[in-house]
Amino acid sequence: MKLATWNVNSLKVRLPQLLDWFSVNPVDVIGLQETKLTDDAFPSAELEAAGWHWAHCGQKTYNGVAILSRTPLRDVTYGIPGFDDEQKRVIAATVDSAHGPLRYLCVYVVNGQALGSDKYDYKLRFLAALKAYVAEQLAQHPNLVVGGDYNIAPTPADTHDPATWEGNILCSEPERDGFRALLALGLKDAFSLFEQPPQSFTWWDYRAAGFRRNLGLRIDHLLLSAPLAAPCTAAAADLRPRRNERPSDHAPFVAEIGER
DNA sequence: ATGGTGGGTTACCCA
Repeated sequence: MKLATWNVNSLKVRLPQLLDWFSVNPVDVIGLQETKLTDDAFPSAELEAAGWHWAHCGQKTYNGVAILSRTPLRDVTYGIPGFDDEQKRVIAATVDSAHGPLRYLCVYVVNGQALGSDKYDYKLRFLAALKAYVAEQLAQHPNLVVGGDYNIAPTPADTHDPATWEGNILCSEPERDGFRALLALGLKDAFSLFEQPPQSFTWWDYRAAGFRRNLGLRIDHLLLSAPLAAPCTAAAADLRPRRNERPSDHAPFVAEIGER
């Protein structure tokens, strides 16, 4: 079973690339971020024709998250319960898997713009609310994956140039504390389960030929509960879609979970 | 050299 996450930066633009990618990397469940579509504009017909079940928490222009699954989704939850937020950044659903019911919590964490900004304050409040939500979900769902664009590079090694990034947005200690707080609940960063090549990233700025020069950050993550981390056999970004014409600025990240 | 590109929309936007 393959679990994935991908910030598509407009599902309208990226739908053909998404469908193409599924043919070369057949994932079973994927969380999408930045669909930038209202629910009525979601490409349900195209996805259903390709065999996907789906749930979408849409918003015009900004944000928007979705979960696609080869098997039906149930118990869909929109947003973080109890966290009042007009921005559509969280969706969760349960699917059946070889390991039993699997809960996928898809998140598009706030970018935060700059330390000290209102958006940064919102980011830290969002992370605190997410931690409480994940703790509650973990208690209910042994097989939990929290996947998405976290807009956090967890360590200096997750940046192409620590001298540029350390202490700045996406790399500040309060943000990293928020990320580590999720791990402290009992989740494992799938990436960290394996020896990984240096300079492994998931996002590259469109500007300054960032991808060609591998000037990236590792900010997209799949966090796995222990019952999913134990049978996990591989985890890596798939850089192929980042080489497309008109690519997303993010690559998909994929974890393979062994069947039992 | 503190820029640039690329989504979105037509907003001193958001990444």
